[in-house]
Amino acid sequence: MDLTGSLELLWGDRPGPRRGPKPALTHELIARTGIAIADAEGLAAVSMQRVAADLGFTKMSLYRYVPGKSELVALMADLAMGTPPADLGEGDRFARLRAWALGLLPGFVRHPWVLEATTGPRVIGPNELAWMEAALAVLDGAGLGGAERMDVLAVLAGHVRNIAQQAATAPGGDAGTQFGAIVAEVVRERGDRYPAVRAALAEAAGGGEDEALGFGLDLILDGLRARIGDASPTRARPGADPTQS
Amino acid sequence: MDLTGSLELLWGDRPGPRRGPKPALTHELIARTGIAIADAEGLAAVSMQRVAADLGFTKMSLYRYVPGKSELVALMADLAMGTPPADLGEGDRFARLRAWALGLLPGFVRHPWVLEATTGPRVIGPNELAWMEAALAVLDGAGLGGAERMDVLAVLAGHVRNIAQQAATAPGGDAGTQFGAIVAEVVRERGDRYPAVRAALAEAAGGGEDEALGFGLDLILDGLRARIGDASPTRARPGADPTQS
DNA sequence: CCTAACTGTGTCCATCGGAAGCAGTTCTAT
DNA sequence: ATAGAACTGCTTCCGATGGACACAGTTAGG
Repeated sequence: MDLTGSLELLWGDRPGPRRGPKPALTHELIARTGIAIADAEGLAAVSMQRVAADLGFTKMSLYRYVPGKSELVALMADLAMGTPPADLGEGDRFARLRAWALGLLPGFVRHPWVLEATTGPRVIGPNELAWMEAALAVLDGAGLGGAERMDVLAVLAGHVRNIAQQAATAPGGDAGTQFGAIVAEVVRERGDRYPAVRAALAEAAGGGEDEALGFGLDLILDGLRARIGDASPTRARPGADPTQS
Repeated sequence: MDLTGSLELLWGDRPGPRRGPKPALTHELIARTGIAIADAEGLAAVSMQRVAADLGFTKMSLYRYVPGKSELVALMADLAMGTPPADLGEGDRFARLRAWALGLLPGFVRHPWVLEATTGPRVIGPNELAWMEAALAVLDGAGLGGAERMDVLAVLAGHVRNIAQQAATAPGGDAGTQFGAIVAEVVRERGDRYPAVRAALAEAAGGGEDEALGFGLDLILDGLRARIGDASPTRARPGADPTQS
């Protein structure tokens, strides 16, 4: 598991060649081609061959730009994530965190493969780090420790990821591949052994549609409010660590 | 993406052959061999060839038991998850949910590849459904709707997954592949553009070690407590939906 | 018995990620 | 101006992968 390649590719200010033919491709063009394939046919359909073919080049040409496939996928994922919204609204800390989390969803929904691509040890890219920065800025001066601020992020982002994963459908057609639907199908004939699951599904079937995202966010943010209180978002609480900027 | 194979493999009460030679292998033995490989060398090292070789059989023999590799991985994942603890302790609802979530962690830590194996559309297996049942039973009669009960699960389990993913190290040696360490390395030279991240990292470096799991669980459970109150765990609150069993 | 059902295996194939070396092109140093 | 260094895209080649298919041996039920 060598991550230096991804690190240099994602973060390297590349010097730019001074001799030789002009490069016909760019990292971004290659990554966008891969993204288009992954969006349409899933991450498994992304091969060096396929990306190169869609670009009208040979497979080995890509290796002039990208050290390997995993690095290409990392590039795709960071690009697909996009940049965080410049403005999170005028509300208090919790409203802005809510807006941040909600803004995270469309990227995951439009590019479900990002979930697969960002599991396991990996290098964080500029866009992902910008998202992290945006949320940490909201938590600045809230009386939380550094690790705690990171943890709040992780919980929020993790919830959005989960929702996106549940909502990941096979856009080609059968909605039966939804996780909830699969669970329902499994439980339908074996409900006796899983009464609580059956009851929850039966209730959920009649109720509202897609409150999962908001419900979870409210849960987490309510817990946060109980912990840090409704302190003014722009002033640090007394006793906050003065070492933070 | 055909999931019927996984469904039948994970859930099928197979009729059992009545003629022909006795099968020399079992689903469980094959899956356990795959689990051993994945634990030691990662999910990428699990190939049909490799699993068969470790069993002393030919690659194609496995296809007599398993329809394909993805189904084998699904079997491995469900088996590695294990069964939920029979007893979640004597505390109130929140303490038992906490115990449930904490009990989820060791499986993920011992088998980090399960995180990769369980992203994307998939079929839920018996063990995973048993975990779901255990937590839903705790939430029974708490005055939550069916979908809300599922959402609470998703938030809790998602948090544990996140923590496990962050804690996933390369056991071979270099701890530099930890996500936090990678972030720190990236930010070290680019901290000016990410001041909030830098501040959080600087604070976190000096502080305590691994409070992330407990902190997040407290956050979520505090939010839950704020929502449903400290109602008696064994009696439904007035106004609870009577359609639930 | 003898045939249907089932086992494990050997062979074959398309595809994958990637290494190595090639000829052509362009910039820089002389 | 010119030689060589640097760079491009390409061709060729390789081992490994997941899987289709047909085959011979083995067992149990009619």
